Amino acid sequence: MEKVRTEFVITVKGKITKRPPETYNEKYATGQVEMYPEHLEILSDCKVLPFVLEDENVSEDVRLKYRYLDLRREKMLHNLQTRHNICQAARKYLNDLDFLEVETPVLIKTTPEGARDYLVPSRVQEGKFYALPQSPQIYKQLLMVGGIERYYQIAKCFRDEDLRADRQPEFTQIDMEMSFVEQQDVIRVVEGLIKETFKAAGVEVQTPFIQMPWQEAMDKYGSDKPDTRFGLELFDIGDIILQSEFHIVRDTLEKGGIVRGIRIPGGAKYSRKDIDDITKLAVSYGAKALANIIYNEDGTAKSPVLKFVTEEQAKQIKERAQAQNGDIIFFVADKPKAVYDIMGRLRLHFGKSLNLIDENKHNLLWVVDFPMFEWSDEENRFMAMHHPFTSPNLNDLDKLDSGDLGNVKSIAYDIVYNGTELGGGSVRIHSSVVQQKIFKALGLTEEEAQEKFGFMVNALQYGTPPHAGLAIGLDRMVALLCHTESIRDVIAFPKNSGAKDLMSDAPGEASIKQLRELHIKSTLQPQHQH
RNA sequence: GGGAGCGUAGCUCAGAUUGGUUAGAGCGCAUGCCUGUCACGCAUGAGGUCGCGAGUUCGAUCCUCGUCGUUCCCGCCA
Repeated sequence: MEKVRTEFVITVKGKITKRPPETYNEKYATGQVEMYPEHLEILSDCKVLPFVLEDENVSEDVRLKYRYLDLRREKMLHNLQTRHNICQAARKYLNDLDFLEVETPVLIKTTPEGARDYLVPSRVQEGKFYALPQSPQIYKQLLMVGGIERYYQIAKCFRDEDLRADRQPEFTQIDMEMSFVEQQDVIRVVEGLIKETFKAAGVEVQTPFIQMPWQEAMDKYGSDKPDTRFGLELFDIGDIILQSEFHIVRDTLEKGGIVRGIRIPGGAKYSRKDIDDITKLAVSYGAKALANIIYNEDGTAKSPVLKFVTEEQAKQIKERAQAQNGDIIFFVADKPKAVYDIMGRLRLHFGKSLNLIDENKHNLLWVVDFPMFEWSDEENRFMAMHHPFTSPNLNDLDKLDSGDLGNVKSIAYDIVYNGTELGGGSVRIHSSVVQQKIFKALGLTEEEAQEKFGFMVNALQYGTPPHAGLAIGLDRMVALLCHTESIRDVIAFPKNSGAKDLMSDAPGEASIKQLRELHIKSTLQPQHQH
């Protein structure tokens, strides 16, 4: 008996008896009984643990190295249990709606567009490579062509990009697709799915959810995943500035820029240093400058900007901002994308730092009417905002033909939960002609499109039902519902931020023999090779 | 690719005003005592390349540079 230590695995036989009432321990379910052991057997002993399991405050690299011990903690078990409950609820809900769970391949062909692919060298096909899927996108659409009608899969996806607390190189999506449906059909089904999965995690939500056009989300919140748990909505003062002598901002506006402001209640009390710090923050978000107007308690306005705007215009701005005496407003003028980004982040900063976020809220909303394309300065071309198989809004087909790509809307929709994108989807292109147009708009020649996506375009020519779908980021959803910042806390064996598995030490070296079989030769300098 | 933080005992951390001779605490661990205790208590004890390398200095856990590890963020993530 005295040999038994922490985390030993034992069997004990004996009589269980009621304890004297004064010795009850209410902390444990078994606190009113005890056993007098008659026979004890040690099935496994246990070395001294590298950390105390009850210690909440162990650094993550230690936890990850001994993940099998970390998983013994109550919280980790709870997280995995919640994940299981959510998956089971999703399966039940979708099964009941006659969705078919189908597995799609993990060794597929590399595709341009999107994230960097994980590559797998082929031994049999010399010099060729598979890619791991970034999502089952193409295959689920081919299932629709194949007449499956309703598909889902809890699918592993792989993207070889840098990691974050909410991004792992391999992650899981609840992926689904339906034939003969439109956007509102998918939205209705997914709202039910969200309701059921949230319920499985103990959160009740009301359907339907608000549907907010992308433009409204950007205008009010500076984000395509607005956190509506707090106000501080942005406002437009472009028309007022245009009447003023504020030439720098007017020039920006006349070149297609925009100006947006945010009102901070009670901000008139900010010191010069406070405002400097906020300005620095805005600059770190990419702002060239951050203007402010203080509305004093006595009703006067104070701002360097007053050199350029009249008293009347300052008053108009105050009205537009719905500012009270004692408030401060900040505003930024730049290209739309920059302004949205800066102001959106600033809004989140204030929401957090001013404690405006009610953590008990569960705000779910749809963002709809996304732009189809997004200009990439880096690639010097338009890129698909969602993905290349997203259907453009049929009213915008003429813009597609005339090359007015910046104004083409797509039939895409994102589901947003408390300022986090939970998932997204779209109505897909079911016409090979439209699909070709999109490839062309994305800068792919007909030959390239044929080489990369030929099988897809071909398939679309054989009687493709209209179809639409969506995928939910399972890890992110579970993490939010488990109230944890990092999706690593809801994945049994995650990678660290360097994409390494600290437990197994993957990725590891490959032997010369393995490389030779795969027809692979490293480009690393010899001293870096194994 | 870039920025920021951290790295001291098995774990979590402290370590001065400007660098000084013997680097501490709690938990854990070991041994003993106690035994209605149950996150027991008491006593004693073991446990340190202060991440690594170089530099500055009479002297570096402390300062400088580099490097490695780790976390967060930006870029990137259709």
